[in-house]
Amino acid sequence: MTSAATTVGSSVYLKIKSDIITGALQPGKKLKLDTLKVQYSVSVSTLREILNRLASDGFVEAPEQRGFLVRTMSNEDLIELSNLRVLLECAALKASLAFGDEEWEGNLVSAHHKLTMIGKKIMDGEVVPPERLLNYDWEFHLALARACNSRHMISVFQNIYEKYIGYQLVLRNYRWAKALAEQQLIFEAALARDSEAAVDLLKSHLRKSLSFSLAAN
Amino acid sequence: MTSAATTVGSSVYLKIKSDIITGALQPGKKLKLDTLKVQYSVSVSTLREILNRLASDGFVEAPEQRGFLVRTMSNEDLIELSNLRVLLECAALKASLAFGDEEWEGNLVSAHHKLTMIGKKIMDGEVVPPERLLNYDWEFHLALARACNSRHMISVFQNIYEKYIGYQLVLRNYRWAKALAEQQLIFEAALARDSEAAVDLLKSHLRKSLSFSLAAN
DNA sequence: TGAAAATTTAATCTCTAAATTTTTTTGATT
DNA sequence: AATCAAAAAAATTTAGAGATTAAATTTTCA
Repeated sequence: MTSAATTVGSSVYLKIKSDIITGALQPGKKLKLDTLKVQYSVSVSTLREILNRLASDGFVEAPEQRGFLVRTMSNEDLIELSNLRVLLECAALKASLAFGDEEWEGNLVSAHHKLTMIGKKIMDGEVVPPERLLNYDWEFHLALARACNSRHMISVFQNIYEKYIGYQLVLRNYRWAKALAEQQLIFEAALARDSEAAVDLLKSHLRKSLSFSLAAN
Repeated sequence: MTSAATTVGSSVYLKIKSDIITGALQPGKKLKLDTLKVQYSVSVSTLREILNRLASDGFVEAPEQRGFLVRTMSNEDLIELSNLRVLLECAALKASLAFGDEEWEGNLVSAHHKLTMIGKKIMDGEVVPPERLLNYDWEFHLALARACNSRHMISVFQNIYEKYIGYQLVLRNYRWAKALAEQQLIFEAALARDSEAAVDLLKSHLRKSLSFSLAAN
């Protein structure tokens, strides 16, 4: 989901963020500096820099003078994030379909292929680490949006996606099979440059995903 | 634009952010720790926490191993931010018009009144601190969007607004008179709950504002 | 002279340690 | 049970030093 890091701060930042997204650090959990500095092998100073970044990103809450805790998520939050995702991702997809060149198509085909392959493995009963599938899911959705010609858009979209998906991951079973079938249709419509159909399918995909999450609650 | 802060970190965070938005700290400027710690009377550790937050917010760049510098803005960035603003603010306004109650209307009327009053003062030649007008401008746009029932939406919108407006502020003369007239029309359409008209007027207002900024460059 | 390598300088990154506040807990008292 | 004060725990903030990295300068070599 993200690139390699060179400094201690960056790598631990990625690790903690990932632990929050995957649920290894549970929502609402107090992030005690003395505990975390041992767990992640960093000093308090560096840890505080990291937690401040995560607070700005929205993955951590930082009530004044009371340290840090993992962000909690209500159903209301989930609905809001889903709506934002629809708004942003559909706009980005529309722009992508208008601007995308061969480079974009090639990347999309690649991302779709990887997603499909790992999907088949899962349906064949093979054991796959969930963050792997998650990563391919992100790559596919990013590939769709990528050619929108707006780094700011992508950046906001990624932040919303990560917050949204973190919630879903906590849930036991995701509806992989149906989701993959829907993504297949989106993929085909995108390659056919059928903007209206692609956007409608994406919207429907996201709404179904939200309904499922809310129901499984 | 933001509430009071109790810790050293928070207050200096707000101060530096404000200095970036208003241009007191110029785009591209190197943010040397030793210099800043004197200027803002904080230690290096606290300063680094602040700069890390601002980096996540997108107001500061933080290339690995090379410290911090004030974010630069190209025309491309300005266009992207404006497009995002149109997308977010129009969606929020539409929702606001659907959900907004008396509370919302009251707040909107108040914000509009303050904006109008300060606008008249400016046109009468009175000297007004620019951040004051800026603040009222923000309050008005926030008031429009407020009833969208999505804190995440408001939060993203505010971040984009602040980045966008920071660029504009650097420009000498803003087109206050015309902008105020446009905002008056938006206000009237909003109170009349004419969603289509309000959104169209807002969109047009934002696009004109962008054109002006690009031209004055 | 010009390019490449080595050296020096400057700055960031990271950690430790300690002071200062603030929050939370504990325990006594009403 | 509620209130209040003292004690403990935790967060905030500062200071400074060692390790690492980037940039600037000098030296070497073609």
